[in-house]
Amino acid sequence: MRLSRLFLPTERQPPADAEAVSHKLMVRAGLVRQVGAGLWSWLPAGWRIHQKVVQIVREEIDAIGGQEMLMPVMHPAELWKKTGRYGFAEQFRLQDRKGAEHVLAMTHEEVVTLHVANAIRSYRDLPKILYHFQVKERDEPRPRAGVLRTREFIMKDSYTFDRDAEGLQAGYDLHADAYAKVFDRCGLEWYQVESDVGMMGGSMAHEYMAPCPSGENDVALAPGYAANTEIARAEPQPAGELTLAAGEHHTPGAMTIGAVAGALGVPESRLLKAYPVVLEESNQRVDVFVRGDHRVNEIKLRNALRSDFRPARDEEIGRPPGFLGPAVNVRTVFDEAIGEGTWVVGANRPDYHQVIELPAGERVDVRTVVAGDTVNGHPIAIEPAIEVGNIFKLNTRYSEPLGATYLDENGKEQPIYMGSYGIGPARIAAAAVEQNHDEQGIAWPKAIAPYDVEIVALGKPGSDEARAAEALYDELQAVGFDVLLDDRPAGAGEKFTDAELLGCPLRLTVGKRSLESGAAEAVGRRGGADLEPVPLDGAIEAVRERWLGLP
RNA sequence: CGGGGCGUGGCGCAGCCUGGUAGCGCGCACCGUUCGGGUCGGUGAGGUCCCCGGUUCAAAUCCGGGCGCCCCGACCA
Repeated sequence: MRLSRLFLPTERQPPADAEAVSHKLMVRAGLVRQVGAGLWSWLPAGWRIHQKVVQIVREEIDAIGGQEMLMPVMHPAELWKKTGRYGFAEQFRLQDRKGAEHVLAMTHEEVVTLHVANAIRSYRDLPKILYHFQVKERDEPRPRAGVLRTREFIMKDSYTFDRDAEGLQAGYDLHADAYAKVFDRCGLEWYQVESDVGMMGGSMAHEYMAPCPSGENDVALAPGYAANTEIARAEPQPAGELTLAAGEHHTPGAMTIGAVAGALGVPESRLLKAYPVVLEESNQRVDVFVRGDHRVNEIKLRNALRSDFRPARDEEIGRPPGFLGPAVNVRTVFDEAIGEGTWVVGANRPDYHQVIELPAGERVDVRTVVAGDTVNGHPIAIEPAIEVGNIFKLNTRYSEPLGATYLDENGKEQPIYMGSYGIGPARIAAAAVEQNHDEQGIAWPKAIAPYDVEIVALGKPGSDEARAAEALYDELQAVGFDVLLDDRPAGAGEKFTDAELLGCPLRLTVGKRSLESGAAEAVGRRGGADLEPVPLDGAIEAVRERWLGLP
């Protein structure tokens, strides 16, 4: 492709409102443009990147026996009502001209299961792996950071269909292997973490995380351990010493942990913090206690309580907020970090706290881990990361409501076991930018770069050096390299600057010097190291060799 | 949903407080110049000042309402 013809609107300055590096650079480099909140167009060079990622994913899912298909974005609402997934705030809903209700797909479990339910009859038809690349629509409360979190995006979602839990495990493992290959091939730094199953339902889930500063997830890491902090478990650091006398203590106006700790001169880790909630279904009141230096983890709490919940309102609590302690008439839950011993807690009357002796007893793990907690004796670190993929065991969560069954050898009807597996190519692209850039711009991993080689042609159009650049361009394209030729009538500085912004892995410069020496200068974008020059006579072999050496 | 901010040629911004013919840099077009790190000079095109309403002789500017976008948090299939 000739840069003089390419629709590549580069900018010197990043968008005023951009924060994330990938957002700034992908816009500046002319790869993507915003249409509305969380709505993005991929411009030609950006789309090439997206397509390269898609092709890598396609090859690896095909390799485990996946069969590519395509399902619609707009679905009858009825289908989603059957699985109980109708009415989420993030779900776009609309009516057609006849007034029939439809939803825009957030994912495709319902539709793919519909087809399987209609077509699969026998255990002989299983297992199956079906997948597609399709637009997903999610009315996110807060799209952010360019293409990192959008309301409309393309996802590769595959689905496995098996006769039992062992078959599902096999499909799950196949996907885990394929995913490892995909992320490695894309040049990402990544790791697999345990994750919450969330509203997808099912029994097991892992996420694939690419660490980067703009990531929205916090991941807890220790040697041999990696988990989303949504579910991470770790040993707490020990609570501080408590020397305060037993009984009640006057703590006027001390409504916060910091204030109580200050007023009584005790460490925050010896205080207990109350978190009063009401369960959604049963309307039961529950007081949850965690250590003063810890935070309640709402996902872990929901899983522990086996119920959704909401914060209790003041009138439902019935006691002075800020001075809550355990009460006999309210169900009480203590976090695991609250061991047997003495603790400072609210006295259930205004302006007083009390020292209580807590016996051993039932504890549940409902706190968010913090850096310095330990796993198998190793302190954990917490770092931000972006989720680029996930794998879920769905079991029969969708097959049962949609009647996806098969007949076994005994002619008995059985529910199909399902798994669901997603990858976001746009996030892979953005994560690659987050992980591979410098002051000058992007430095693409070579597998997903928009072009393999950018030739910077110096000198006036029509000059000897420009003609030499054209010849090199033709030669390299003929043997299959994706080549971008900067043939614009622009200055050298501008061309180099744009080349570094776009970030193609190999840059060849053809100018007067090249004609004198008979070789084009070669620079690898990552690391910025000068490579051995490429002789104009016999360039193909030399470029192939340089290419193999690039990261 | 809570908090904060922004909306003025393609991009980045000033002007608004104190109302009076809409500006700057970059980019763009043309001419010349230069040609290995965003050359230099000249000429020029391009704007419903987010929208609606109000105040006023007069509104980018003041007042009211609305919309859009961004950031932090909450949320996140």
